[in-house]
Amino acid sequence: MPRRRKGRKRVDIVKMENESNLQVTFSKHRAGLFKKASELCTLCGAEIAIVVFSPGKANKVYSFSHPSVELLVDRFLGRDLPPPNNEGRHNHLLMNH
Amino acid sequence: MPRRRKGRKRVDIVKMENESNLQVTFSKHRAGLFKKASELCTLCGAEIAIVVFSPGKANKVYSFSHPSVELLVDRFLGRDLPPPNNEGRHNHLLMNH
DNA sequence: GATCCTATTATTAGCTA
DNA sequence: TTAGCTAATAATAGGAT
Repeated sequence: MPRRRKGRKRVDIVKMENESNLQVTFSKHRAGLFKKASELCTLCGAEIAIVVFSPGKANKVYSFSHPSVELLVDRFLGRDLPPPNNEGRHNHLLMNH
Repeated sequence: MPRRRKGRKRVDIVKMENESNLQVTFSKHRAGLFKKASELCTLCGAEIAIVVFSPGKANKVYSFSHPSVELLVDRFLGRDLPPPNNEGRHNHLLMNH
């Protein structure tokens, strides 16, 4: 029952060495990422698809999308028919990691 | 040149009515989202693909991915060959908006 | 092991340039 | 436009439950 809480600590953005913390850190960050995505959809009316594979042995897959991953990615990859608004579709601004 | 800055203000997560602010808000939030995704990749070794279509007339597309949108989404949609680690691949945990 | 707590850091809304 | 500033809010690391 100690009252002294430690509070948040700064963390460098480098690969965590497989600690037991990694899974909980992954879950918390994933939740935060999906929340941000949801806010961007609601606030601005953006359309977003996210697919995440968890690290390590579990290797589970999680997704967030509005409207759907398949629709948005097919549109992104140019597999779709020309949409009503056909502008700006051929200058994909890639920001790959 | 007034010194008194106003600082951040709380904002409700509801659809912004097409203000001139919407585009700048979208850009800032998108940058934040991609930064979070990058951190999740680096920190936890997760694999992430994001596709975002901007709202309104511009309707530009932006993406972040590691390793690639196509690879991850094909895996997500079950279009891939069975991966070395074949566990957890058929219980997709959907969290669609 | 998912959720709560909270001190602390991280992000950002509105402004300015 | 795009970028920088900073007060203020939002997110979260480590611990507790």
